[in-house]
Amino acid sequence: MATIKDVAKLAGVAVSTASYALNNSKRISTATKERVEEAARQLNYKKNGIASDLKRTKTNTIALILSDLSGPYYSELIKGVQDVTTANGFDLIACSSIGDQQSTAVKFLKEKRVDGAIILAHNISDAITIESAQAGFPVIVLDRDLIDENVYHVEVDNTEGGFIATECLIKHGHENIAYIGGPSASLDNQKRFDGYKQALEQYQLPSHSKWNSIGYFTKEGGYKATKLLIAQGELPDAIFYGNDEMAIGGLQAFQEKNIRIPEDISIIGFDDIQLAEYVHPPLTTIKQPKYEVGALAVHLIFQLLEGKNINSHYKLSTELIERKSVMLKKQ
Amino acid sequence: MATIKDVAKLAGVAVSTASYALNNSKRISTATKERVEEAARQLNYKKNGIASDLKRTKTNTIALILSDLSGPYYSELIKGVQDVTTANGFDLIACSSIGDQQSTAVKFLKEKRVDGAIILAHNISDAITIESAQAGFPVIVLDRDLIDENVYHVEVDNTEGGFIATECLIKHGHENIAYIGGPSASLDNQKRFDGYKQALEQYQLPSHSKWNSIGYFTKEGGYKATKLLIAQGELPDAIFYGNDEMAIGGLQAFQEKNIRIPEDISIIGFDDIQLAEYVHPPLTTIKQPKYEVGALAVHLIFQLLEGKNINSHYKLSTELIERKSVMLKKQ
DNA sequence: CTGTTAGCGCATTCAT
DNA sequence: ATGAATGCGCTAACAG
Repeated sequence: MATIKDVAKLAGVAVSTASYALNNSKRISTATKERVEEAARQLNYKKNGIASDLKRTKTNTIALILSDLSGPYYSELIKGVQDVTTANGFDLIACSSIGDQQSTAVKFLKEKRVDGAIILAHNISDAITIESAQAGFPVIVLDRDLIDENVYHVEVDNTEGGFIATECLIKHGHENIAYIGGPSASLDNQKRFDGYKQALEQYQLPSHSKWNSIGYFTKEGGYKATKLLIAQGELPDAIFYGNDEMAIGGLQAFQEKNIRIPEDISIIGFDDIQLAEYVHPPLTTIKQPKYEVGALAVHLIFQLLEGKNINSHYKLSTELIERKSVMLKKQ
Repeated sequence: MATIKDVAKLAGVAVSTASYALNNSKRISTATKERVEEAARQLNYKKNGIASDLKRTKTNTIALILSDLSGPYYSELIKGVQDVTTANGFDLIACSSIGDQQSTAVKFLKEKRVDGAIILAHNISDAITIESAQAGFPVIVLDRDLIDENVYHVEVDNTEGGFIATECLIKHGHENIAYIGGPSASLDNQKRFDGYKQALEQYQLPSHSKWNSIGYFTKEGGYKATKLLIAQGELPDAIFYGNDEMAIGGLQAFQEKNIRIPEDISIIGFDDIQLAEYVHPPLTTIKQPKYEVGALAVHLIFQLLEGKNINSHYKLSTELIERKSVMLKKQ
């Protein structure tokens, strides 16, 4: 493979001249520039970006670290990240944290292969995150609270979301409201549950632990938890599911028992995933400003790269999306 | 940021010794090895992966080039790619081709920042693909026919899929079968259409151009094309949609006119996207072996990297997924 | 406008 | 077992 040296030789100029010519420096005459370009073409010269990066000690790319490239994709979030990154003339690569310590993600985090990183991957440990973040290598986390000098945090207000969801149910006349949540270890889940409890308290409604269950943030998780609830005999007026996937699993469980949503019981989800609009009935849910989260995260990276001082913590609001899975309680 | 030099100095050894120690070479005594590691820890030393790659002229990572990171994700395909890549001890990064010539994808393709690439991005031109592919830099394309010495091609048999889809409709007694397809420029679309025509011909059914329309491979595209078809007055017995998204758009158009699927008209899609199972009625469709496509693509890259000779073209089969959108024609 | 030169940070060959 | 020296391919400061 041809290097810039070969190009320079063929064009009959010095390496530096070739470099300048190829990088469109205007200190080079049009004539030699063309000669160099012709030589490059003849040799099918491609610059080695790695060497270039090494020399400039700057990669012009930022990494988005996902727990699994094959998603469930936070496609809106990625769009936000992508838009702002390219608007700033930077490149974006996505890498997976599958494999934990051995993962591509860790390699990119630790080895200065990018200029900054956004982490949305629960399996990247706090220790690695802190270890990697340094002045000059900004790291934004989207999925955890993490206090460290060089780690910044953008989050959605899950507590508020949980509150709004529960309040929506309450305002539709429901009093016995269950919460079917995700893993207790999940911070998101804890906060949504907090919001739920706050709403019950504020509206002076009772909180029965028999109506609080936990499971996995998946369709199956929601399905099983709902089955269990049904088996209990007594049904609540309404259910707030920890996320949409669980709610969709719940939908299926109810359908199997011929319990109608929302006529017999109202349900609300959380996330506003694409599917939510398509299930029957269309799912009322809480929408997270995912695009904004992504866009803000990258924006912060650039602020940091420019040496600006910024806050270490940002919290964005949620929004109620009313569809058809919640209705007024019949008297 | 500390470099290996700093580590060596602090440990009181030569740079080379530090390098060996850090890379677990067994030529280093346990004592000095520990001393070096301790120094590295103290300085929070992280190796510069870029320098390392440059020195070794090898990156150990391959790139998956997608037209848009924010999907619609070929999640099964990515899973195949990811599994095989990590099984071989390589890293995988995904990058987007948004921005065409200026995109991250082109940068990674051309600048030897990875050891091989898989392209699934219609907006990467053939010219760039050919220009980038070289002996020693394997490129696999998944979305086009492209004949070049160093470009390899794995594809799904779209013609067969189109045939199977149409045949399924025919076997359910339908005779007037429409094809609502994607852009005529799309190779996938052309081949599915070919399969459709072959099936009609083989079963000696008439092909009316009034029942062949083209649109975009999107929900809106399917919606509009279906509206048009309905507006025409006369309805076919069944419709083969160029992809699932279009079929789902069509579903909506029919619903608005109170035309029942499959009682009044049968429809079949192509792709078996996640949504297909959830719409009403669940969509009968053609499933592509996406995981296998991804896995095979990476496998080929490693074969090539090892200097093996392989075929330049691979074609995988499709499969009919019967759900509820096709039923026997009433007499 | 063009050439000479010195690294970027690391892995590795060759001595010792 | 360890160290000195070289160069991967490129950019940029400096000199001319």
